Amino acid sequence: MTGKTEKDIFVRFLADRGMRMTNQRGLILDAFLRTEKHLSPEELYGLIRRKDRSIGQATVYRTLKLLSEAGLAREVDFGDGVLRYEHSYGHEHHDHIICERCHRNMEVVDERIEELQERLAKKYGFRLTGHKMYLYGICRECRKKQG
Amino acid sequence: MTGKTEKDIFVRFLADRGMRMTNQRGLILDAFLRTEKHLSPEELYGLIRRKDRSIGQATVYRTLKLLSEAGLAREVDFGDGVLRYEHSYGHEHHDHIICERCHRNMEVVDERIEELQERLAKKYGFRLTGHKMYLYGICRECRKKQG
DNA sequence: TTGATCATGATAATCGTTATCATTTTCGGG
DNA sequence: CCCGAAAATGATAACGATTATCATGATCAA
Repeated sequence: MTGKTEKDIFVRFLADRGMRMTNQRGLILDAFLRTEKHLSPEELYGLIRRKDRSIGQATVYRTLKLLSEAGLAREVDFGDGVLRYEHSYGHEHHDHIICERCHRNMEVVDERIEELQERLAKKYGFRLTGHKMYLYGICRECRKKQG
Repeated sequence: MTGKTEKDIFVRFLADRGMRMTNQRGLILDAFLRTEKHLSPEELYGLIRRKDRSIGQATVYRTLKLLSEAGLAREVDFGDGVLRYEHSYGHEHHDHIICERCHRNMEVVDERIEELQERLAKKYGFRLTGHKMYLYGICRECRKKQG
């Protein structure tokens, strides 16, 4: 048990910026960590609300942004106009494949693609800093159901 | 001069759905085609407004959606909360690389990546129907300027 | 020309997100 | 332990992009 917990990291991150760990931030972090899912601020707000009626949704938005800056969460944009967050600490980079019918989504990685992206960027004179890749398709289950 | 023009295609598309070609739709299509750029509805609205003060922005939004369904335009989502449209007819599929500093963007393709995406989807049981890939980086010019 | 249908423009409404701001909480000295 | 400065909170207003509504105007086929 010598590894830093997410909470440690967050506290440290906050302190470095002259900010404080609070009850609300703790609650939000816990709820976020407890849920292995891509969460929108709205969804997370709903979850936390069940435990603490008094929490404000602005605080959820604010804290998720902070978690993201602290490297504990990562913003995911499925392109439906809703921002989602996923765990980042201890979770490797990955992309997503999304079913257009049932919206099931999976995390995928392909080292060769990552490598080719790097080269592609270089070819156009860019130093690559990141990328977003979303694959859209129909999953096996939905294909079975019909068509 | 036997090839179908974009206008022909649009008229046909509209007719097939019991819709009509109108003055406004024509203006919007023309302005869209004249501009070789990723255009937001707002930008296109601005351009057209210079020629015809009376056009409504709702019409621009509506028409761009239609052009997109007709296969003449393609929606591009750079992830900044603004929808953009690019030419689709006679323009091959491509992805984008975007400079994080100056927002310059280029169209890129890599056949090997496309191929690997296909395989990756299959591996997870998906039939691939499409994808979005955005590479983010710093372009040569911006790197020269500083850092 | 004449309805019937479709399209338009103005505007209100929506939705996710962010800003504002008065109030409350936190925390390090005294 | 208490105080006051600084930071955080929650309620709510504001925002920007987009969509819905709806009365009015244009279009088309007979």
